[in-house]
Amino acid sequence: MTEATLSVGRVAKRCGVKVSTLHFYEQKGLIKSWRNDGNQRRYKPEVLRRISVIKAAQKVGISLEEIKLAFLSLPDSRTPTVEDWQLLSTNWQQMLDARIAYLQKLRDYMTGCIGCGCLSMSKCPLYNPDDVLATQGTGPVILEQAEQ
Amino acid sequence: MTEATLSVGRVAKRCGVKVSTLHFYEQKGLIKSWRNDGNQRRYKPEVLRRISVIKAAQKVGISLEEIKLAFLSLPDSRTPTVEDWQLLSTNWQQMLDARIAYLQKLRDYMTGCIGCGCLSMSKCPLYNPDDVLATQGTGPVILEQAEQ
DNA sequence: TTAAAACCTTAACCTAAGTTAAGGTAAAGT
DNA sequence: ACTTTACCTTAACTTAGGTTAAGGTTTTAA
Repeated sequence: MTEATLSVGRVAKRCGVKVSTLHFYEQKGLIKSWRNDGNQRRYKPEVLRRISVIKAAQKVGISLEEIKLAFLSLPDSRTPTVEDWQLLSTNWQQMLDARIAYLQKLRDYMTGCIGCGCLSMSKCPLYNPDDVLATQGTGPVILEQAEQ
Repeated sequence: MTEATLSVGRVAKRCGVKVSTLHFYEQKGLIKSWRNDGNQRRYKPEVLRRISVIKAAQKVGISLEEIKLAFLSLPDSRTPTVEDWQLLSTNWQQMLDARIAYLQKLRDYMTGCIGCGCLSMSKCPLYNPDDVLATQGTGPVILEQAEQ
């Protein structure tokens, strides 16, 4: 194997993930490989960054589906540049900003609402089920109708 | 049925959840009921607040397991007071503060690390798989993003 | 050259947080 | 009285993000 191709085990070790995870990501369309004569997967070193980005994004709560979508913005024909990656992460940063702001809002309501007993379903984002709940539920990101 | 007892359908409607969810919560030990002569569930009105609190906590990314644990601090023999509930939510507030701070840290690393290519597994919290906080419970907290 | 290590595929399994369906009983409204 | 609605239980199914196992092939190292 030349310097420029990596086996699945090598990629797994370098990224700190299991081989099965790489199979899984490939099946989900998040990474790509080609096969050698013996039908074994081979990867470009570029895959290492993809996997690192996947792991980083997951850490901040971005789903594989969202990550896959974001990866669509990466060039197909050439290795992504620093600028390509930076654009991608900038978008996520903005999402994160919104998420953080939302969490802060909920935190501020937390003690007040749980303690006071108002249970104001209509006004309080903590109790209002229409104020998008933490749907681990189905489908892609449901954007919230922010009240106020 | 007197004023002081609620059927499962009534509770479901007032809380905006499905009957099956209430069965599920009971099975998980998050709420309690007794049975009438016909083997149907009956609830104290107190259950309404429990369910609201469950929903509020879930919204900020707290798992049912953690909620159940927190509920252990509530008195068994009497209806929880405002103070009981406030203590509980104060603990969660502190957890939320930590979570928010962590997310902010990750956000600050986001553009820099994804863009720069350092991929420093040892130093960067974005890339360090051993950096635990994010994976409390099962997987990252997925919160919906606030629009606008 | 031969044994071990790495790889392949398919399928089943796992957790969380429920939902849906099936088949039967109780309560409520007319 | 009768019909509809609400309720009961058990079991299977759902999604996300993988993991584990089984059985077979390829690479690599001694």
